[in-house]
Amino acid sequence: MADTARRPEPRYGTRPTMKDVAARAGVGLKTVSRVVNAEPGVTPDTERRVQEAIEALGFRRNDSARVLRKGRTASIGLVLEDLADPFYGPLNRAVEEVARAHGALLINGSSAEDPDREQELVLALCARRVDGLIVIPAGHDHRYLEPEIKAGVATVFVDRPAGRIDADTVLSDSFGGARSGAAHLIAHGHRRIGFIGDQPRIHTAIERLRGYRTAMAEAGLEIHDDWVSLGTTAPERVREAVTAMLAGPEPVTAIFAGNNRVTVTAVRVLAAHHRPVAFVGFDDIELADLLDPGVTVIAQDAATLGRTAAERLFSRLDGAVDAPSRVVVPTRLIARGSGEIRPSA
Amino acid sequence: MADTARRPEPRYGTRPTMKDVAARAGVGLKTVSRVVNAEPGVTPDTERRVQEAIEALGFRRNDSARVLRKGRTASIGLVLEDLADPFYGPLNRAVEEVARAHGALLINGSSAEDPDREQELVLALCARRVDGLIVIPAGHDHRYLEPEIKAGVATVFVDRPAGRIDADTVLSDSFGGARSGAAHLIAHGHRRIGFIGDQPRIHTAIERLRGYRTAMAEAGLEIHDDWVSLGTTAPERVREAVTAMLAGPEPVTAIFAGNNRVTVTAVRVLAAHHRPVAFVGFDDIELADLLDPGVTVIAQDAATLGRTAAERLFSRLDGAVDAPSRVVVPTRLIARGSGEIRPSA
DNA sequence: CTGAAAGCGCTTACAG
DNA sequence: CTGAAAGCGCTTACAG
Repeated sequence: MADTARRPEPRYGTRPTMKDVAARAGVGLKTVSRVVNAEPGVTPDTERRVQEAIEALGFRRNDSARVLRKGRTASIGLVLEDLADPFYGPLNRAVEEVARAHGALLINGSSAEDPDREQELVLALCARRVDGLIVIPAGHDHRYLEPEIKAGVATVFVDRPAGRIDADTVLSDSFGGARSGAAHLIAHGHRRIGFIGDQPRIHTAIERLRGYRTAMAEAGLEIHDDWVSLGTTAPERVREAVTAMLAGPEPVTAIFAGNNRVTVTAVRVLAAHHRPVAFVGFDDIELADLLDPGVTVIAQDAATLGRTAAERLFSRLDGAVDAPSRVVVPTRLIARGSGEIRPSA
Repeated sequence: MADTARRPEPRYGTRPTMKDVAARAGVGLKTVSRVVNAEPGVTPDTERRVQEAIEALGFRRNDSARVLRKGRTASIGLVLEDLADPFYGPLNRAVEEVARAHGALLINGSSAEDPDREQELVLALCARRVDGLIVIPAGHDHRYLEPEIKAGVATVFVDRPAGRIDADTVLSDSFGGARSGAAHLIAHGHRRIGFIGDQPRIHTAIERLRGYRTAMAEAGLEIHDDWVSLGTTAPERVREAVTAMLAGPEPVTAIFAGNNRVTVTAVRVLAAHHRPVAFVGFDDIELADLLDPGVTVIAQDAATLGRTAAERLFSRLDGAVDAPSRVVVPTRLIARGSGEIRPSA
């Protein structure tokens, strides 16, 4: 606040620098740098004097300045859809652990499923010169990232592919998982199966729909237009979709949900329905085994998704120059009861 | 890689700087700075030339350098227990939104409930010169933060209080919540009520235990030693604790769980138990309403916790100099069935 | 073993 | 309206 001091005594709110430490210890700046970085070539006696000055002044190296000089910031950015979504928790944590093992900090942000916000966040991270970027994309055109990637920002896309650029990608097997989920319902006698998914601009929504369609086609089953509903995962929207599919003279006898948000609402509606309806959901959810019936799901391994992406990122930062890769992490069907209900009619 | 170029042409992996832009546009450095920062006092014509150079070179300002000169980094750190724990998701997101509104980025990290890791992370964030810090402490002695706070790092503790220093704090009403939860069970006829909580070194665990003890005392009820079990939230530990309380000639007829991790396991054990046992858990959990019986809980408002802490942090950064405050966010009892079961004996 | 000088990429404080 | 110089707090590359 008071900006009068010239720098003799460190004031409140001002931190001591290596220069201050050097002055107090009566040594050169470079010697302080050597001690702080544990570099060799300092007399034990000199080192002690510097250490004392460091402690007396409460010096802590300014890593921002260090980083400016060294070129690398030892930080990576992770842009996901929503920090509050439990699906991303384990992914986030897995990325953090890998970053930590590499001595890097993690800057986090939510795109809120908004392509503009995604871009704004990503570019802010680039301006901070993060060494690398892990992105769960909201948008479909990532050409805005090309100059950054060219400039050396390692980038890995997770959960959904990049749009219009070639980049390392780690995905869950959305297609295969949805196909096996729908096939599971078909195997239990269902012919009229509904699909409720996320918005059609989201890659995983489309892939899962494709898996469902494929399973139906393989069983020689037609899909009625009313059986497919894509849109936001807002509870009201999902509630209406489920209700509509269960109404009318030829209601569906089974429902496949495209993700965890949809599952939560769908299960809620089905619990209140007067007739049992078979159900399989994409993504495992907590306590799914305790519901009655237990919820059969296609489980993704979010932690593996995150770990794989982060490891790929750091291998790039360590110099890997091979072509962009695409890793697909398998999903797993967990039968718990709801998916094994047979059609009542 | 090839380090031969002198800087005429930007090479791969090297970013253009304002100096490069200035050279290309044929203007001074400061003029580029003016254009980039939209400062007044630049001819439209000059501005256009600079903009063209910026685009041709793919220039993006290095905010790390900017920040070094300006003093503030426009970033804050959030240290919590585990990024994967769904309880912290909404808190994390709330902090992010406030930070975003203030133009700051969020650096995230997990302490993994390890005081050393907490300190290591916090000090790494200080070395990066984050403007402020929001900490869910794992340790009990935060005097290591004193020099940092004195140097100007705004710090707010959430969910648990700081140890041995005076700082802004935002807490849930653990004591009051637990007291009302236990009182709820007592009001439904229970006399033998078990408490299963987190490790005793965690503040909220102790406060909730205190709430339970107070409710029991207020009802004139004794607490048998076997009715209280504190420890890790690992499923095996909790499972054993629940099982032990339900065994013997005088089993408990109700259980109060100290947090969401305990609740998840306890509910699982109770579902398999041969006799109904009343249950109330601290923290709401997803789908709690769909279980049979629905799970009665003391719900915390994690988003409010995060938002309040972040707002306090930024008010400090905006210059608030009043004494450290302590905000307590109320909890809410949500009755869903499990807490309203009456003792069978 | 030690340190003065230059530089990382910006902004600040001035001078024209 | 425009720009040269100094400086943010470090590290690098040298020289002694």
